[in-house]
Amino acid sequence: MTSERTYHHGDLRRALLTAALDVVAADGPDALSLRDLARRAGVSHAAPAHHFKDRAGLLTAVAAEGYALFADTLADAPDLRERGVAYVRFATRHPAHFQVMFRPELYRADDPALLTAKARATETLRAGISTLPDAAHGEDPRLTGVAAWSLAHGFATLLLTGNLSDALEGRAPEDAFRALAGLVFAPGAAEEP
Amino acid sequence: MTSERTYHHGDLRRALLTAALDVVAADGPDALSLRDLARRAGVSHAAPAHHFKDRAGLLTAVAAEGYALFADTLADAPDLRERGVAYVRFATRHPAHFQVMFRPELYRADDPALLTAKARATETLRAGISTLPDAAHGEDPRLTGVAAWSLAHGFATLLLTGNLSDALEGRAPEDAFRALAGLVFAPGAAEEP
DNA sequence: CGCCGGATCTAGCCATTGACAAGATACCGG
DNA sequence: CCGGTATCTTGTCAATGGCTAGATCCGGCG
Repeated sequence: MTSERTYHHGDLRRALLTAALDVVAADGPDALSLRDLARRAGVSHAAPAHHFKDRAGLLTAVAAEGYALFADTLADAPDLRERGVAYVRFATRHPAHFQVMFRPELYRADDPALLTAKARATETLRAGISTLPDAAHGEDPRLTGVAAWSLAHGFATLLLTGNLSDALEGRAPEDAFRALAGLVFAPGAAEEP
Repeated sequence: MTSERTYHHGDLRRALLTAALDVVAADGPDALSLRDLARRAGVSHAAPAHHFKDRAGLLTAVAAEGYALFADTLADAPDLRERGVAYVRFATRHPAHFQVMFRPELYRADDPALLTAKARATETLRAGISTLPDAAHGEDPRLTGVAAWSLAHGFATLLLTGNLSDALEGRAPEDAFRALAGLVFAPGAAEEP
C-alpha cells in the first residue's frame, strides 16, 4: 500500500495528478478544485501548492503528460488514416488529457517540458502526411496537413461534446472515423471489403 | 443615451449579455464573473440574478443567441463549401458565442429556447450536404455530413486555440479553409483560377 | 388622483475557493 | 548525531456564486 498515514504522503504529486484526471474526465476542467484534490489525497489544503505552485501549474503538468502520451500513441499508427483513428481513440481514452491540452488558457503554454512534448507530438503528426500517396497531396502539403488535422480534431471534439451521439447511432467512434477518413482522403479507393 | 442613472437600468439584460461577450471573447468563459459584469453595468452584485438566475442561466442565453446567429449565417451560404467558410467566419467573428456554444457543461442544454435555435442550426447544416454533387456522397450521406462538419469544426477550433497561427502564415483563415475544403471534397476539380 | 401589486434592483450574509505566509515535521547527507 | 532541506500544516485574506430580505420604481385600476 502506497499511502499508510505518515506525515509524508509518499507520492503526493502522482496522487494529485491522478485525482485531477478523474475529476476532469468526469466533470471537465472547470470543476477542478485544488482543495478538493487535497481532500481526496488526505492532505491539507495547501499541500498541492508545493508540487504545482498553483492551479495553472497543475494543469500544465496534465497537458505535458498528455502531449507525451499523445506522441507515443500517434507514433504507433502505420499510415495517416490510422493515425487519425489513433487521434480519436486518444480523445476517448484520455478525455481529461485531451480536454486540457486544447485549452491553452488553462495552463502555462511556455513551460519547457510541455513545449518539448508538444513539439514531439506535432512532429509525429506532420510525419504522418508523408505516408499519403503522392497523388493525394494537394499542391500545398502543409494545407493537406491542416485538413487532416482538422478532420480528426473536429471529429474528436464534437464527439467529446456529445454532438455526434445521434449521428453515430451506437457505432464505435473509431470505426466511424475510419470509414469517414477513407471517404474523404481516398475517394472510392480505400474501402475495405 | 440609454443609461442615465436611474434606479432601473433600462436594458440591463442586454447590457450584461454584451459585457459578457466582451469578457469571453477576450479571456474565455472561465474568466467571466457575474459580479464583474454587474460592476461594468454599474449595478449591484445581485442584479444579474434577476435576469439570468445564475451563471449557467447567463451562459444559456449566450449559447441560444449564438445558435440563432449561427443558423442565420449558415443559411446565407450557397453551397456546402461556402457553408463551411461561413462556419469558420462565424467562429472568428463571434468567438464568444462559438466558444460557449460548444461547451455544453457551461449552460443548461435542455433550455427550450436554446433547443429551438440549435435545431434550426443543425437543420441548416444538414441541408448543406444535399448541395454536394451526387458522386461526392459516400454510400452513407450521414457520414459525409459528419465529415464536413468535423472538417469545419476542427479547423475553427484549432484556429481559436491558436494552433494554426504558424501553418497559415498570415493567410486569411477563411481563404485557407476554402482552399482546404476544395482540396478535400472536390479533389482536383474545384480549384478556382 | 391615489394606491397597490409586481418587476427590478440593493444590501447583507455565508460557504467555497485560490493564493500567500509562517511554522511544524520528517528525511537525508555529512 | 546533527543541521539543512523538502514536504506538509495551520492560519489568513480577498474574491466569487448564490441566497434572503428589503427598498424602489413602474403601470394599471378603482
